[in-house]
Amino acid sequence: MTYSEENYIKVIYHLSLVSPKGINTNAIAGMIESKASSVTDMVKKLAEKELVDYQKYQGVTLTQKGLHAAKMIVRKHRLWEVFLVEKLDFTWDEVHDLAEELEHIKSEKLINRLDEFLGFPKEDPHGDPIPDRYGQMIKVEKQLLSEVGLNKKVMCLGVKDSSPSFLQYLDKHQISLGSEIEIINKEAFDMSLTILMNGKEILISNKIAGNLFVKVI
Amino acid sequence: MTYSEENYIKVIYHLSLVSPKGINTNAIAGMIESKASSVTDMVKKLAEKELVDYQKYQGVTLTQKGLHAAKMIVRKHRLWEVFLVEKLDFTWDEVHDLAEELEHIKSEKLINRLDEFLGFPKEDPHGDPIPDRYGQMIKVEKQLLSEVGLNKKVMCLGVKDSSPSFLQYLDKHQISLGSEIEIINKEAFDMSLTILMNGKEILISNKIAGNLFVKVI
DNA sequence: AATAATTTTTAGTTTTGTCTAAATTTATTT
DNA sequence: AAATAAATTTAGACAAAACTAAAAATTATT
Repeated sequence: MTYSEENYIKVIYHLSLVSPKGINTNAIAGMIESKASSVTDMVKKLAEKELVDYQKYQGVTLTQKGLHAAKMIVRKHRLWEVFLVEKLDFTWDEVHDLAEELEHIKSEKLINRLDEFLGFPKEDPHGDPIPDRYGQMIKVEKQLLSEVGLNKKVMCLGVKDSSPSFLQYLDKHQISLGSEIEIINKEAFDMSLTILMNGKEILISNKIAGNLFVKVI
Repeated sequence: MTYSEENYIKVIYHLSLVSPKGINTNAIAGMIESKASSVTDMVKKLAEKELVDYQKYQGVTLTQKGLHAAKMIVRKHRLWEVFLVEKLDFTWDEVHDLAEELEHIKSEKLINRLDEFLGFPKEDPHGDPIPDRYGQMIKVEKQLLSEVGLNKKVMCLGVKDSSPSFLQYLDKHQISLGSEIEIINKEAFDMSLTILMNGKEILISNKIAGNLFVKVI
């Protein structure tokens, strides 16, 4: 698989998680930052390699082979992210672009050794699950903070939007994976929340709460 | 710089160390495993980017800019090799091809953090010097074991040929960087050596001795 | 010094992945 | 159901990096 093919497979995989139907050309083009015509070309090639099923005008779905390939790329991406954060002291907003490059390094042995070196982590720094060498991963029942009821205690599990500005916002307010939060007020007007964290009350907007995955504890 | 441009710059650098004159097209083609015509094309592009000086039919030399770029690639290559051997338990004959890929990851910050994480190593697993972030490296006065006189005690510093088969030979005979060796006989007929290492006598051929860098201690 | 051999360059193709613009199919609206 | 809008595909072109084959320049040999 070429660098470019890997990127397409990965994008199709991520889109599949959100909508399990055939993934349409424009959605892929949007994610890859290319044009629909380029996507059509590439999708044909991937179909010939039996990585995707493709019917003209009907979008694509990953084959078993394509799904496994995608998971292995995601595995590499997330393990490298753990390495960068845990061993090289990068912050969680810095690692995505670097991992985009590192995920294309071709060596199963390397990635399995890295996995072992990191102690077989189950999640990356953003709280997303890391597939094991067979593609299996742990699925945590998580919900968005904005959907949790009043007076519930929750633990922070991950982020939905992992843009640097959002991650930096979280860092500034000392919200990280594992943080325990209690919802003590919901403002009906704008759905902003007052939360209690480490004994301190913080006001957060509905937009923030809608990007933070938590589980009730 | 593209992946391919980086490979050319690196090869020109390595050839420059052996012959400090203009590097000829065929020599580059041999190292890159491409054809002379391809080299001419690429060399023109590198000259436009002012990474090399190039006169038709006269070969190329690196500019200051090109030299620095080359050293940064070598720096990355060798630091990744140290990482693979020290942290991920690869053997020294396995790491070259992986490092060939990793050396193209584009991030100064990453490589400087890796350098720090590894404790600012001065040499890679084959005994070759690692340039620092400014391109400076330590030059050790080393000679080939085949050139050392009788009854001298030497320390193993590195290898000339780092092909897997040679490195595996060394592993099998437990010769590694830092090994102390005494030359106790030289056979005039075939120039084979009898050496003393860890109290044991081993017979090694002239070819092996001609690939092993040592310093007299 | 002329010829032969070698090296290097040029010219023209190929492959991969992209693009624009036009054509076609599917979806939506009136 | 016809017309319009949107999405998708096709056709043709381009840039990067490689190739083959032929031409040109350099080096070696007689």
